[in-house]
Amino acid sequence: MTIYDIAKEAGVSISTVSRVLNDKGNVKSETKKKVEAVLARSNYAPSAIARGMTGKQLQTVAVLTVDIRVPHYARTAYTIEREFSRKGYDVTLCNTGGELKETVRYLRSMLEKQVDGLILVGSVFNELGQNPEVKPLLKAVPVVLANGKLNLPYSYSVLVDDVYGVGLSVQHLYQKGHRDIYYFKDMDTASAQAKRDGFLRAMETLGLPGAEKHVLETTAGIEGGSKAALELLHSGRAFSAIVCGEDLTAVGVLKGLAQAGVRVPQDVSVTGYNNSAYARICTPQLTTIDNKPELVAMLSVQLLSSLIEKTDVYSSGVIQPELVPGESSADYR
Amino acid sequence: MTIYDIAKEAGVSISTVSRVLNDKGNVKSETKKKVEAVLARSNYAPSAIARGMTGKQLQTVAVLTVDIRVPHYARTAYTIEREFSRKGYDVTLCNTGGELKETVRYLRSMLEKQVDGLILVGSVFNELGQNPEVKPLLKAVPVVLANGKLNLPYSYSVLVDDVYGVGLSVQHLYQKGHRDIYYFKDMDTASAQAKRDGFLRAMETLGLPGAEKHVLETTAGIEGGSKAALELLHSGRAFSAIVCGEDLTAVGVLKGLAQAGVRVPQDVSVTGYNNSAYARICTPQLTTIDNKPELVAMLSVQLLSSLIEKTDVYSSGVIQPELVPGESSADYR
DNA sequence: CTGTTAGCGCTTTCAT
DNA sequence: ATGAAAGCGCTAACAG
Repeated sequence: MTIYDIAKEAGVSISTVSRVLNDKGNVKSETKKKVEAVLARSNYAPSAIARGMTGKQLQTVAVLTVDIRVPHYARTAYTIEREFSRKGYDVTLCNTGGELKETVRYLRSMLEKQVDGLILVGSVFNELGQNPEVKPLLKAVPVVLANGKLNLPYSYSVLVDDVYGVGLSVQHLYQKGHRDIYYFKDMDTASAQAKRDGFLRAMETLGLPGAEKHVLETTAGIEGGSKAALELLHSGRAFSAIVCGEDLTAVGVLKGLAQAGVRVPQDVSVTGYNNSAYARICTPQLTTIDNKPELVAMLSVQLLSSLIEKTDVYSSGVIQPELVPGESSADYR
Repeated sequence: MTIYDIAKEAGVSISTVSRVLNDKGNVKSETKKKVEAVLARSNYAPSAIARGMTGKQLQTVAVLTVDIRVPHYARTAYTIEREFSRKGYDVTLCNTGGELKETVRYLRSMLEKQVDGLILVGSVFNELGQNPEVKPLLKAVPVVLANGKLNLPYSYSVLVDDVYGVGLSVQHLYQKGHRDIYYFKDMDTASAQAKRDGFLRAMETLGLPGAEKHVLETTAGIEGGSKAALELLHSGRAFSAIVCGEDLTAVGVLKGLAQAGVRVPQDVSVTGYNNSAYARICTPQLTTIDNKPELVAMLSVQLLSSLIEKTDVYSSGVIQPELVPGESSADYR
C-alpha cells in the first residue's frame, strides 16, 4: 500500500495526498476530508525509508554504550530512549564492549543508515573517539558524549563531575571522624581516573597527606572488592574507611570484610558510587554517590536534538553528583 | 558522496560500482581493482536507506521490552542485540513500559521504518498482542516472542518453562525437609501466573495440600517482599520456607526477616527467581532459578532470522530452567 | 563483462 | 488549490 494507491482511491494526485499526510496546507478542506477518509479505512503507513530517501532524515539516533547490562548504562540508555521516543526518534542500541573494532563497525553501520545523531555513553569513548579509525566517522553527524569529552568539531559533552563526587564521599567520612581512608580503584577509564583524582584532591584539601599510597587498584566487580579488602586487611595497615569507585566494588568489600569478621559500619565504613540498586540490596545498605544518569541522559538528548534540528545549541553541561547516605558509613570510634 | 561519484571517478558505470560493492561477480578483476582503489580513498559509504528503497530490507529489527533497566530484560536485550549485530542487523530498542498505547506507537513507527522483524521480550506481550489495536500490526513482519506466546500467523515463541522452574525451588526445599512452604507472587503477567501454577502443582505432587492458601500476593520490588514477609510473620502462620517469583522480592524477604530478627537460612529458607546479580549481592546469597535469558535470546534470534531470511523455520522451543543453590536455603530443623 | 534504464515511495519545485 | 515531473541513491533487469 503506497501513496499512489491512496491517491487513486481518493481520486487525487499523490502530491495532494502527500500534502494532507504532512499537513502542509494548500488543500481545500473538502479534498482533505476526502483523502483523510480513504486514509482512515486503508491502514496505509507511509514508508519512513522512502521519506528518508528524499528528506535525508530517518528520525533515528544511535546510542553506543559498553554494555547495556551494566545498570548505570541501562539507566542512561533507558532515559535516552524514552526521551527520544517522545520526540519521534527511534533509538538503535549498540553494545560495543568498549572495543575499538566493534565501535568502528557500529559507527560505519550507523552512518550507512544515515542516523541523525549519535550519543556515546561512558568515558571509554574519550579515548576511543581519538583513535584515527574512529575520528573520521565522528564528524559526519552530530555527536554527544554522555559522561565523556571529545575535542571534535561536531561533538558536545554532558559531563559528571566525578572529582567532586568522590570528594563528597571523602568529606562525608572525614566529618564522621575518619582519617585513615583508602580508595579502591577498579577501572581505567577517564571517569575512573577522575574519581581517583577526586580522592587525592579531597584528601589533600582535608590535610591528609600521602593519599597516593591509599589508592589500591583492583579488578572490577564483587571479586575485586573482596580481594582488595582482604589484602588491605592482611597488610596490617591501619584503616577505618574505604571509598570505592563503584557500588559493585563496595559490595565486594562488604563481603570481604564480613568474611573476615570485620563489622560495617562499626569497625570500618564503606562507600560506593553510582547509587545503583545494588547499594540498596546489599547489607548494610551502601552510602553512595548519586551521579544522576537520568539527568545526564536528558541533557544529552536535549543537546543532541538541538544539534540535529539546528535550533539553539546548548553549551556542554557539567553535573554535580550528590551523596546518598546509607548504613555502611558511621562515626569513627 | 554517492555511487555516481565513485563511478565517474573510476570511469565506469554505476552498475559496475554496485557490482563490486555487492561482490556480484561479472566484473573483470582489473576493473574491480580500479573501482576498489577509488572506493578505498573516498570514504564513501553506501546509503542503507537507498538500498532499503529497492531491496525492501533495512537489516534492522526491533526489540520491544517493558523496561531495559530490569536486569533480566537487559540481559535478554543485550544478547539479542549482540547476536543480530553479528548477523549484520541493527537493533532498535523500545521500552514500552508494558503499556498498550506505547506498544502501539512503537509498532507503528517500526513498521513505517520497515523493520525486518520484531522480538517481543516478556510475557506481558501475550496479552497485549491479542489486543485488537495491536494484533493487525503484528502480521506485517515476522514476530518472535521471547518468553511469551501468541497465537498469530507470523509469530513464533521461545518459552521458558516457569512451571517447572518454580517446581525446582519447591522440590529443593522439600528435599531439605521443609513442608510449610509459602509462595510470594508479585506480578500479573502470564509468566507470573505460570510460576504460581508451578508452585501449586509442585506442592500437590509432593502431597502438600491446601497450597492455594500458601500463595501471597504482594507488590513488586524489595518493598513488596519485605511487607509480605512481615505480614506472614505477624499472621502467626507456621512456615519454614518462602519461594519468591523474583529475586528482588526475595531480597525484600531477606530484609524483612532480618528486621524481625529471623535468621536465614537457620530459621527460614528463602528462594528467588532469575539468577540475577541481585541474588549474589544480597546476604545471604540467594538460592535461585536460572531461567537462562541468554539462551532464550539466542534461540529467539535464530528463530527470527530464519523467519526473515526464509530459511528453514525452527519450531518454537521450550527452555528448562535450572536451580542455582545459594546460602539462603538449608535443611529444615 | 559492462552500460542503460526503469523503478522503489516519497517530497518538492514548478506549472497550471 | 492541484497536478505533473524531477529527483533522492541504489538495485536489478535488460541490452549490448
